[in-house]
Amino acid sequence: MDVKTLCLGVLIRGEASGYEIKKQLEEGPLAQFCRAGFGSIYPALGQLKAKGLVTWSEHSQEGRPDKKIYRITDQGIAAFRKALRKEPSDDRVHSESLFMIFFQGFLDSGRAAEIVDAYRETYRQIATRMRVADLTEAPAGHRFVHAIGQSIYEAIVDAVERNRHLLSEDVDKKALATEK
Amino acid sequence: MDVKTLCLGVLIRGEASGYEIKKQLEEGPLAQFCRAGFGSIYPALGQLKAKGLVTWSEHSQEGRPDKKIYRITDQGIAAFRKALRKEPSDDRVHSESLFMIFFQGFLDSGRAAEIVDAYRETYRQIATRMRVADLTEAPAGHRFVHAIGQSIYEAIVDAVERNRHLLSEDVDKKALATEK
DNA sequence: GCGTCCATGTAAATGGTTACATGATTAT
DNA sequence: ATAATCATGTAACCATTTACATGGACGC
Repeated sequence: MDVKTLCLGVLIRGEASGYEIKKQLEEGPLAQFCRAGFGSIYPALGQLKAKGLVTWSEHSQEGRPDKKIYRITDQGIAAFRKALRKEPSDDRVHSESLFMIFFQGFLDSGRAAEIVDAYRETYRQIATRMRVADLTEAPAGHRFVHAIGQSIYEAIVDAVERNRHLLSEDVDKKALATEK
Repeated sequence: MDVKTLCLGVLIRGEASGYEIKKQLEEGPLAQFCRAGFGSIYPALGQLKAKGLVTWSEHSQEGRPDKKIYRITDQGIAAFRKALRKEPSDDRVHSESLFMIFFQGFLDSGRAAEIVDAYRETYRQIATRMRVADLTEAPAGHRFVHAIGQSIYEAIVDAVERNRHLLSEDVDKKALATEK
């Protein structure tokens, strides 16, 4: 999904400024699969304007640049629906942590364990946050995606715990050697 | 991870041609987190050559371009180790399927169910392939990453099955209406 | 004083995808 | 016949990241 479609996806749920779009992509329910910086959002919004897929209104503020509230147009909704009609591409997972652990033999001693502990902690936090989210009002699509996400994150935490011993064998050996 | 580091990661496990590097990234144990086309691999290899991180030997073949077998140098190994010493960036998951399902309300009727079934099937196949893989000879890092991957894919298949009903409510309603 | 939140935007640099160019062999 | 496999590489294009530019308010 390019940033233009991402923006339409946010705006179809309600009007927002560029700044707010970024926040929603970071904190909202889409946060898990999307990311975009200002350097891609603002130009994307510019292109959407040019194509008539969004309109905007300026709200002047004191001591700050004018806030531009964007709103999706009927054409924008049509374009978004069209984008949704494509075949979805294959999922892509980029995990530098797992890449590094894969090459554990080339890592400094103990580094794999460090990476893995941070990894587990990251997902433990995300899973905890998701567990307390209230989705009673949310549409089916939101609840489905949330459920899949939560299952994945819990599976990661669980799997890391179950397999961590694979990476600490040399540490254990050292510990044993010290005991003697 | 940029493609240069990916190439070094493949070559550190054994010499290979550009073509073979791509195959290993697609089929090998790294396939889950990496992807690279020829358009990025060949230039990357060129840069690695220029920096002295790999050497190569040409093997002439009949009816085909000469095959260039690349081998990592000591400098290359050092550079790879250095790349592994960085802090790993956050994982990034790009899932157009889940993005689309999130916006189920804007999808054509029945389309969400189609996407979800294909999604489940994709991961069911990957999970099956992983379950039969033989890793008895593999180093700890490989086994760890494999185990995490397998857990994730199984969790997805499972979670899709448990939550599919969320998306077929309107279908059920239609079925009920037809029965009457 | 320092960091963070608010708020917009541009420009350069990076990096990757896609399409093209070439062409023999083998399997369906 | 047609597609896939093997094999390399370039060039145009596209998108995104990063850094820069500006600046007030507010909490620590």
